[in-house]
Formats: sequence, structure tokens, C-alpha cells
Amino acid sequence: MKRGTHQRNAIRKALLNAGRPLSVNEVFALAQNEVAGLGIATVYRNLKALQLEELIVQVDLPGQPPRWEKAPERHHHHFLCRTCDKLSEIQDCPEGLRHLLPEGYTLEEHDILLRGQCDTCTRVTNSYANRK
Amino acid sequence: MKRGTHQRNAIRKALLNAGRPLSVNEVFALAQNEVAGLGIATVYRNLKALQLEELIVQVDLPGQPPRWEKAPERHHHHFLCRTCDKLSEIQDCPEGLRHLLPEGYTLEEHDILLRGQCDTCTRVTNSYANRK
DNA sequence: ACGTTAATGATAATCTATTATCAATAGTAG
DNA sequence: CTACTATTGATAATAGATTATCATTAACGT
Repeated sequence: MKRGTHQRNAIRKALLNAGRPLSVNEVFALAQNEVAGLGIATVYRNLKALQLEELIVQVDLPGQPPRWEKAPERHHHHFLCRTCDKLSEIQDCPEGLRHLLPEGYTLEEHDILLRGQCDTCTRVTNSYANRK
Repeated sequence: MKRGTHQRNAIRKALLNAGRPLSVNEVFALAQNEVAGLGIATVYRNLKALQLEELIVQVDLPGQPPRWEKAPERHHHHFLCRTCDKLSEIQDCPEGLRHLLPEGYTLEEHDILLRGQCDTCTRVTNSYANRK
């Protein structure tokens, strides 16, 4: 039977509370704050398990290892900060993507990744720029 | 001094004629039709070289190794066929992505990947569906 | 509290993609 | 044509991410 361990709870909690997709190492670091001595293999194992239980989903990015987020309630996309490398959620979704398709093509899904600087990093950049 | 070899020419030709981004193995296969005995290391070497010369660019996809395409003249996106795994170019680009951003965020770039079935694979699927 | 066994931690092994090595080959300047 | 050396092909090595192994630990039904 499935057991409720501190490790599993810490990993699940990290993902449910983060509010954004986390990398394996982000999950590892956060869960270690709860469970000293946590091993990275346990993180990988529980990520797979939580995915099977459909509590979390894998988020694939171009040119990067996947991140993990709480199973989303609605369709959404992501924003990647080029400075702090944090991924955040974007609620809205552009319209009319189907019209971009060539004749005869069938559209089933779409991935959109916006990239730039998050609010925090934008603020820091601006404060540097404003110095004389 | 830089030399013009059959291998380099075959690799360049494959990419310039393809009209769509190619994986390393696609380049390898196409160039082998021109140059028997071509080695995979030569493909990797020349992809890097052509990238440095800015004749080709790397195309990163979520959850896949990169592909390579002729250095594009205009901004564009891609369509990935879930059936034949071929990547093709999409000319247009949705408007108003900036409006999707939360307050304080700075948008610099965006990646869009449409997924579904290309015209060829859509046709095949439909012809199966139409059989009694 | 006990016994069973799922889960864990440490780390070796694996996997896939890419790069390094090096002897042999083949462009090309003269 | 010759000499020089960039380039190649075969493959060993590397890199990074993930999975397997296995002895030990700790849930939890009884």
C-alpha cells in the first residue's frame, strides 16, 4: 500500500505552494528545507509518482530540462525570465492561432513561451539604468 | 585557410534546400545521399561552423534535441507534425502578445510551436476514417 | 509494540546527445 | 605536381539528466 512519507509530503507541498513550475533542483532545494538529508533520487521518484497520480504535470521548455507544476485547472502558457530563470504562469492565450496554419493542416495543440524579464528583474535593471 | 569539401557542400545544400528545419539525423541522411561514407561527426562539426558563419540557426523545441534551419529572413514560428515529426515553418505571428504579460514584466522574445498534423498526414488520417 | 515491506539515500549505471582524439585523406597555394 | 595542413571518419570520451541497485529506514495494519 502507498505510504505517506515526510519526503513525499515536502515535495508535493513545494510544488503546490510554488505557484509556478519548478525545476527538479528547485523542488530538491525547497523540499530539503523541510526534510534534512533528502536525496535527489527521491525527488525524481516522487515527481514521476505525482505525475501518475495526475497531481502534477511536466512542463517542457525549448533547450532546457523539464520543469514541474501543479496539474493546471485551465489552459495557460508561461513566461521565462532571462535573468533569474524563473518560469511563471501566463493566464491568457492569443486568439486565432488556427488561422496561422497552412491549408490542409490540423491544429491540435500549441506551446507559447514568452521570454524577457519578470517584474523583479525589470525593476532591478531599471534602477541600474537610472543611476548617473 | 577554409576549404570547400564535398561534405560541407552536401550538408549546406541539405539545409538550404530543405525549406524546413532539419534534425541532425535528417541532415546526416540527406547529405549521405551526396557523399557516401559521410561521418556523423562531420555533420556536427559543419553545423557548428555554418552557425558561426550565420548561414544557419539552431531551432530549440520543447523536449527534443535541436534542429537546424537556413538563417531566416523574417521572424517566424514552427509547426510540428505529431505523426511524421517533421517541423515546418509558419509565416504569420499573432498580435498583442505583450498584453498577455503581467504588470511590470518586460517582453523580449517569444516562441510559438503549433502542433498537430501536417497536410500529408491529415489526408492519410482522413482517408482511414472514411473507410467503412 | 511488532512485523512486513514500501520508501529512502547514496551512488553506480544508463541513456542520449555531442565533442574530442588521431591517423588518414584530400583541398589548394605555389 | 608537391607539400602543407585543414578536414574527415571512426570511435572513444564526455556531459548532463535520469534511472537502477541495494542495504537501511520507517510507515502503518494488526
